[in-house]
Amino acid sequence: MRVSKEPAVRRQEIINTAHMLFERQGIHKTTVTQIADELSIAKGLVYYYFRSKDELVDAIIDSFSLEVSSQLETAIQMETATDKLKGIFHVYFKIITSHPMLLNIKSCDPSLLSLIKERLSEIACQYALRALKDTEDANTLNIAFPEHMLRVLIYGLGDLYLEGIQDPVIHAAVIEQTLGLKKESLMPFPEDDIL
Amino acid sequence: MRVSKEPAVRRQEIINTAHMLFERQGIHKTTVTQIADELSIAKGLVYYYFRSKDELVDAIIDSFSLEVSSQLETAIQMETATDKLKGIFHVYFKIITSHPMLLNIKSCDPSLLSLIKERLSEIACQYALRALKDTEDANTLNIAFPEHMLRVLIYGLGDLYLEGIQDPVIHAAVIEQTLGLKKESLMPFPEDDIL
Amino acid sequence: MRVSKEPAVRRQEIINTAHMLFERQGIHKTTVTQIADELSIAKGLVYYYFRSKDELVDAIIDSFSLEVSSQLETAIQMETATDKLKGIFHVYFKIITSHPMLLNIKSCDPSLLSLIKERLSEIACQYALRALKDTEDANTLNIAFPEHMLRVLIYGLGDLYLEGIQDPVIHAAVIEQTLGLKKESLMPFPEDDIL
Amino acid sequence: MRVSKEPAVRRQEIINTAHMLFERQGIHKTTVTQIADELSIAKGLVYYYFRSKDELVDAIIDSFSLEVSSQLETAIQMETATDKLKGIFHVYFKIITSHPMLLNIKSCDPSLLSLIKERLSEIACQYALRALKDTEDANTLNIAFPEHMLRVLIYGLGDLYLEGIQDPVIHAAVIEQTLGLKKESLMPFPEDDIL
DNA sequence: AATGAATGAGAGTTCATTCAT
DNA sequence: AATGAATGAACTCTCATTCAT
Repeated sequence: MRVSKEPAVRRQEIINTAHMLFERQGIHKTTVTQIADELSIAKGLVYYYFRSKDELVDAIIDSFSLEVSSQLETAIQMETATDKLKGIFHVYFKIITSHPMLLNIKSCDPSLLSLIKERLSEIACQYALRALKDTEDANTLNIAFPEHMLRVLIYGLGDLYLEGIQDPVIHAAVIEQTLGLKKESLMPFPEDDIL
Repeated sequence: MRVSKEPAVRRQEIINTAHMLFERQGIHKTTVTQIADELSIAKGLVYYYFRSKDELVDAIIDSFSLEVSSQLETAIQMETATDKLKGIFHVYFKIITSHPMLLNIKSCDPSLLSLIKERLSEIACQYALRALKDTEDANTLNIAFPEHMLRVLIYGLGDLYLEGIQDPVIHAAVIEQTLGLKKESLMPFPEDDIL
Repeated sequence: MRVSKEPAVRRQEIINTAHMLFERQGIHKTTVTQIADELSIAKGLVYYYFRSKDELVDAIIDSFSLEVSSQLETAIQMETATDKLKGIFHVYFKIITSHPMLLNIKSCDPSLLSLIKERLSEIACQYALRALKDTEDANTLNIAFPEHMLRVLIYGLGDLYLEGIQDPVIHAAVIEQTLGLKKESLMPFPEDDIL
Repeated sequence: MRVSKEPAVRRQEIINTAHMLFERQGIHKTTVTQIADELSIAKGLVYYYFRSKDELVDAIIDSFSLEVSSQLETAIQMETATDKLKGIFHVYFKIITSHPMLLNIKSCDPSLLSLIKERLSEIACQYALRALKDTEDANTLNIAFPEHMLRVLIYGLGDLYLEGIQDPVIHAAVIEQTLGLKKESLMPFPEDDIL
């Protein structure tokens, strides 16, 4: 049967379904036919909305980035730098958790996940940087190259998390030590709330 | 013309050439035909040595791991923990540098590079851990979760390097701060020698 | 140029063409490319309709079986058992005749032909058995193991025919003797009409 | 290690092993490499003895035919035609039984088996024909086209046997009826001895 | 008589993409 | 906006065969 939908809705449907399949099976092993079948639409319709499979990948990453940014925008609306940081890491880990395939990176074509992790980390870095700069209490940080430390921290912590080390106490201690914060200044760490 | 070689030699030739092409173009976009052409051998010979393209990828990673391990084994033959760490990071960055495609990760299929970076980091972690444990002066470290900090540091520093931040002074400072070493205890940082 | 057809039509076209080529050259020596070229379609279209070459072989045999069954169904609509038998052998030989490659079994990969001959004989046996059982005058048969005799007869006569012995008089005599029918009860034998 | 053997011995070894593998897996699915491996010889040696795989197939069939002929030659050294026939069928079924793959004809590439069955039947026919002609009591046969009946019988009985109908009583009855022998003139049927 | 590394043509199969409807 | 039959280029992989040793 032939079902018509709002273009924007259809487009997003395709993005979401493709995203799911790409994470589950890898981009390369997911065919356009599979995406269309999963949605019960004709293959040609995918090409009506996206010029190519590559363009669909781009659209997925863009859509994902937008979502991440919007969540971080909210998280950063706190007073102090430490609270902002708390919020950013909260979102960061929440997103990793909600894309469980990021934890299975070895078992499938890692390309989309690499791209996504990188984009996610990049955005988180930007927001964390803003957190440090825009805040009056930023000077509480006693550290040589704060921007670079942030990068090391965010990338490294993401990988640590993906390795299965997901204890908030450890995360908090690592962040405090790395950024030269006072001990337990990040406690209680926000992950406590959700796990 | 038909050129016969020692199996071990031919095998390694194929591994090296495939490694190079995979890094340059991505695994998926590199065809077995290209590998054979580059070596001026028949396509079938690749399959004489490796049951499938996937098995070739595995062999590359194994070969790479072996090489990394052997270099780190040497690097770790120092007296103090800090010297061992210096040596490890020296090797770590040297390898990243000698695989320049790791710096271009976005522009091609990142899967092999992901796998390689992960393997490299994993091995570096193990050696760094040994460095901390096997040494008398290990107690100079004033740090909460040294193993986890090491992971964060190695993964994070690798990514920082890949982002283009390659100043040894920054690296040293980040390591000192992260591992709670005394300031400038890592100076002069070994990269000075090679870059 | 691109020509679209009803799926059922296209499917049958492929079956028929493949059947012809397989008989002519053997399955193994017939390539999917040849089949596609013969039909002036793209190779991929064959795989759109059949998951694999093997599945195409299966489809051919199924299609062939259906055709045979339908012809025999008609042939069996006679009054007496002998008339039914006449009809069955008529169809049996007619089909062998219309697949001349069955006569060339030695010169090509015999696998498809074996499969087809076996299927044909199997179906003919079933119908012949029904002919013997469903008819009032079946008791005119004076024979020890009628079912097994039928099998021997059908298989054996098929091979005799394939060896080039195609004289209806001989066929009739053999059948009469084998099934214990009265001499010349099968005369005139139906092949007279067509050959 | 390198083992030298008498050419004739090596040749026959290759024939036997190839025959076994071809029956087990089909000609097409058996590679020359497999044959060499099974014999622990180099692939090239097969081509030292046989110009091609096809020529190897021919050699197998020739070797098989020779073996069959020699056995039938012995079987035919009886006095009466019925005894000769008994002997021939005894050998015929014994050979089918000793090539169990003939019973599995559906599950593998049937081409070699087809060729072998055909050759076997052909030879058996020739000997049976000689049995009928060379014997004084041949006139005990009351039958229209004895040569053709023999063909039908041998081909048909072979297939019946392959269908799993292997009861000697049935075989004897079928032969008696078909050739117009007196009832139970073939009893006890020789298969009794071996089964 | 024997080896086995090397060849190379070509097979089956996949799939992103197109386009007439 | 939607369909799905059709395309065609490219891919991985196979294997009979060769030949220098």
